[in-house]
Amino acid sequence: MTVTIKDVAKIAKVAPSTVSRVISDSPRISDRTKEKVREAMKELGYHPNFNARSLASQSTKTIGVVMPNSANKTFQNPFFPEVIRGISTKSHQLDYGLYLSTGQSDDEILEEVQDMVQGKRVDGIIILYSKVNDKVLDYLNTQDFPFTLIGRPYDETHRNISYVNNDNFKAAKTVTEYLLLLGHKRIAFVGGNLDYVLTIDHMEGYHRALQNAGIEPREEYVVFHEELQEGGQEAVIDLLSLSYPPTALIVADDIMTFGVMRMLNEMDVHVPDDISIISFNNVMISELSAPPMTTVDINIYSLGYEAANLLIDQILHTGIEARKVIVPHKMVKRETCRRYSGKNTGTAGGKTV
Amino acid sequence: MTVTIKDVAKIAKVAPSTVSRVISDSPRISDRTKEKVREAMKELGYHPNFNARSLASQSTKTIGVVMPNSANKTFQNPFFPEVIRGISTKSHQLDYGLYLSTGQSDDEILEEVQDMVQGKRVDGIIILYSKVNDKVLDYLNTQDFPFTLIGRPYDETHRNISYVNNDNFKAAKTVTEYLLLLGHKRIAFVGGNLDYVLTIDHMEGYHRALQNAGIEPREEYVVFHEELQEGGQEAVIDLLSLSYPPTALIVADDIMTFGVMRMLNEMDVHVPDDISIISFNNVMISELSAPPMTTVDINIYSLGYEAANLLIDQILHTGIEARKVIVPHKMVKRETCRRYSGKNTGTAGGKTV
DNA sequence: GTGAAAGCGCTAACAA
DNA sequence: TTGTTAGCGCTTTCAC
Repeated sequence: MTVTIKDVAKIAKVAPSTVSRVISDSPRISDRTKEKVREAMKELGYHPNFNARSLASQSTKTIGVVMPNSANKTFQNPFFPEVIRGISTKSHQLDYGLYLSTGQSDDEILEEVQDMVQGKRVDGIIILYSKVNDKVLDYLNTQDFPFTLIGRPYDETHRNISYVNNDNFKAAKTVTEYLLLLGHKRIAFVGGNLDYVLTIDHMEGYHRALQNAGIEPREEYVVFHEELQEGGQEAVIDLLSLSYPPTALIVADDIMTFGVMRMLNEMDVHVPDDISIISFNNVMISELSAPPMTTVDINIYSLGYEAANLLIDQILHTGIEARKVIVPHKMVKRETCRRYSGKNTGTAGGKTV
Repeated sequence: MTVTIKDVAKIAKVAPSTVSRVISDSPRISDRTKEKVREAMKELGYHPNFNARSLASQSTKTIGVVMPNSANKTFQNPFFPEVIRGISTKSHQLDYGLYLSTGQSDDEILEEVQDMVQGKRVDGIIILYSKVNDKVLDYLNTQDFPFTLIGRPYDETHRNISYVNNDNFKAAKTVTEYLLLLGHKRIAFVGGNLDYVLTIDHMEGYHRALQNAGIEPREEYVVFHEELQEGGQEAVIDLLSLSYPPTALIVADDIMTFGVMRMLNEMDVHVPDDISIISFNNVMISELSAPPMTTVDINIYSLGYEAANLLIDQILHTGIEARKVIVPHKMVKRETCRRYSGKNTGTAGGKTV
């Protein structure tokens, strides 16, 4: 039933090993035999068996992709299809397949990763998020197994980890400076989950810019929310309830910004007239908000592409030193930021018209 | 270096086969030996090798997930993470892993699928889209290999295909009827790619409702666009340029609706005052449009969950007859539809206040 | 340039 | 209840 290398060998009147060599296009086989063997393969409809190959060659030609736990709403962020598109492209070019984690909780994911590694199910792993005190990272770090992080390792004891990241600190700093230059003084920061290194970097960039401008950061202007949309909405409530509500918002994620704008709209606070907003990512739909949002394009696709690149490099040349890649970001000015008019003082919802 | 079954066997003083049986928790092994073997496994840090298992048992415990080609913008639809979440959940429950297609073009994908099947890389396949004249489907249909479609096979010569779908015809019909009842007569249909079976079903539902209401469908009111956001925007231009522009829009996809609303906004046409919109899917961000959109919740998660369910059933019981599952949909009324006021006649952009 | 044969690490049929 | 053994289908030394 299944056509094997032996069947092909028989038809082509060569040894199985020869067929194997033809499959890998070994240079030590004459063109004539190659021809003969290839014909036999076609005739029989031969297809190499993946598992047999992997077992014998100790290499699976597949990359494990670790998503954040799927219970989390984060999972539904259009960020992920886009990184995966980047990973896919590079992987496909080099004939690697993708194996996806399916865990719903962090523990499940850790278990899966252990299975991938120890069970030799994949040749390397890409982690699509970067958390503080991540068990998966800790585990991988003890394993001498190729992996790449999207984001950066938080803990510097994690030496020699290859990763792809944006300069999130700088991006947040620039964005804050931009708002400052627009005349805003009351700038709030709506961050994501504090477990993410990204959030920390954003916040530090924000703080630095304020410091440089001689503005004392106010604690009430910094809020963190786990969930994407709801988080955005709750943040707005918190912020608008302050006696000195902010005139500008830095939001960690475009999807969150949708939530923010939705809630602002409900409160009859106009963007950008009453409040300016700038956020991060520039996912596909970002340009479709009303008004279209100003955001930082972090080049999600490249993040994935480069990660695959780094990883495969590691797989191919074991013992290579860990490399880091910083993918450039770029502010995309659209219509949610405007110069501070000074009209909105003290109360939320004071329309500027 | 690698710990194998034999090492465990030696330590536990049993035969390798016994260890194998303990791994699969065979009932024919005494509890005492199991205990002994498990201890040895722990002591040595044993982990079963996946490829060896797969090769010997002719089963990989993994499901191939075929995405639409990643060059397409469709890929970025939050629909996909959500179906995958559904698939993940069920798969994980039954200890199946996920292998993802990475192709950028239809041909690449076909090739990948052939590799998955013939190379025995996966035990079954889930196709996440359903197109007219899909080569992947044709191929799979000749292979007697377990697979499940999300959507429905277009061609009825495709007998005995297991699939999970919504009643898209009915959904589109209901939605049209709803608008009709709201007093709209000039209802346009903004469909997706006509290659998708979904688009066809939507359109037929739309037509049927119009027919039943005794309204002659106008050709100009039916437009199709490939791309998600741009498509939505172009559709609006086409439609608003008509001498009798529609007063209501049925849009095939929430993301497209974002594009539609964006453009409408630019044209200063107000939703729902000037024009009503209803769309399909209810992805996470749908509630975050301004105004929040009325849409049909198609239960994306269940689509994935049930697909995995059907597929694994097929894998486990070969020769089982193909089953079909229709996942119920539900209209989610939000704020983009309103009773036709009669005020908007002839020209686009006539505001109703 | 090609063949023979040993294994990769596991499962499963057959014995015992 | 457990052990023996023959594969699963391929790669890869080692000969020639």
